[in-house]
Amino acid sequence: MTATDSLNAIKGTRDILPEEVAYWQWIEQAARQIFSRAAYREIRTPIFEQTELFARGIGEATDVVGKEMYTFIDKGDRSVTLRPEGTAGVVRAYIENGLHVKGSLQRLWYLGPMFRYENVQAGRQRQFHQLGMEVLGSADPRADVEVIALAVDLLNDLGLPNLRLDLNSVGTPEDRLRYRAALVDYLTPYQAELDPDSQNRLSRNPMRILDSKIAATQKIVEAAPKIWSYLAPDSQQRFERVQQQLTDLGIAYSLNPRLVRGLDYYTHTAFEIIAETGLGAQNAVGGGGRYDGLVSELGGPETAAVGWAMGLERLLLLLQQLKSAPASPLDFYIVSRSPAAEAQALRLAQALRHAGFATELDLSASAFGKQFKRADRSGAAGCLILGEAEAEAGTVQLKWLASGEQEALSQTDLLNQVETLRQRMQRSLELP
RNA sequence: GCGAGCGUAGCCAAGUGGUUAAGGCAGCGGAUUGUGAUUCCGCCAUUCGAGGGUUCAAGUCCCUUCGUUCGCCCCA
Repeated sequence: MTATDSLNAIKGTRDILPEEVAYWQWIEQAARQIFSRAAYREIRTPIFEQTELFARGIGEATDVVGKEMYTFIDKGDRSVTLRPEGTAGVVRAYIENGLHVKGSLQRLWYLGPMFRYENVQAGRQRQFHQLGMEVLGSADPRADVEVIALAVDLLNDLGLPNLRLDLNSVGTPEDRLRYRAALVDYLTPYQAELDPDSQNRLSRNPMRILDSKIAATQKIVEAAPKIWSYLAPDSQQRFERVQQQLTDLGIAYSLNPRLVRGLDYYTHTAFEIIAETGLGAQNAVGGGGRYDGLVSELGGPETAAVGWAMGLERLLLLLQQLKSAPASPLDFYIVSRSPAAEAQALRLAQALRHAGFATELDLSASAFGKQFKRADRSGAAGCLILGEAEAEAGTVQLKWLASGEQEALSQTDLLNQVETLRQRMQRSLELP
């Protein structure tokens, strides 16, 4: 394909072709079922919002806001941004629609495209999709455990192996302030040995140094003080309760003191779900945590909240390595020849579809031999043949493709014997 | 934003400076004018992402550019 004379999808975006959509629907269906069973309701918020929402919600100093937002000025001279994540929009909707008044607790989930202006690599695009959930209005550690359990339920339901749940607590803002000071004290003597990025972060966001992938930096960080020693007794206690309750539910996790989330709004519980194999360098399938300060930060009442998001494309990558998508089964394939037969075939297709049969009509008007070849490849259980003779007699030939058996019956009989047909269809499918 | 690899048909590709660009899959037509497999035959790239340069000669070497892949940063 030449770049100059054809129109291509924008860098970092891609088409999801029909074969792949089967996987998407699989995930969506599983999510819908599991979430609604836990009394979560779906929410759909706009794909773009005021830039200010993300800048304030996610944090000006984060990479997402600092360099990855798709921001533009619209014709009304407003700065708008394609949402880079889902939580800020959900929280805005929660405040704006007074959901805190309507019920003391909101359990919500969402699914949709997100946008970040980043360079593309395996498992990372500019338009990608996230599935997420939020519990707004509960500070109970059981809410943390519930959302984690639902994430695990979904992944188990999909049958994904080799996933690891990493858990940490980032405490309250006050806890973090104390820890941050201790961390800077520890790291400052090593400043010269840190990689340039980490040197930079030492003053701006020292906790982010903890999850650096640079080997030399990691070595220094290994002996760094852990946040756990700086958690206030309350924070410590709720961290322990989350762990205890996860264990009660039989959910395995690894404590990871170096787990730091990239968005500013997290407090207390932070977790990530990592694929140990099957993804490239971007191996986080999902992540989330508690964000007790966000609702008030965005102008709502003090509201405790917890949630997570998963990357659908990353889930897809794993799923496709494991299983092939289920093909949608076809009941009948109709071949026809001659104008009268073609007209009857069209009506017959319509009638069969209304009777609940998945029916494909051959539109080619090519030789019967060619049409049969396509019937065979369609995977249909039965082939209905309408030629000149059948059209004249008002009959149709029904051929069961697996066995090769063929019989003639009148078109009205065919439509009157729907139940019998269904049973025979069943038997025909069991044949091979 | 930075680094590296790769761009030959719808897809997978051979080709490593020498006349007309292998092969396979898919597709289309025919052998088979109303019956699916297999087989056989034919068709399917005036051109190698684009532009420029070197050379008697460029898919092949050089430059630019675009795309793509993987990675860094960071995240889903």
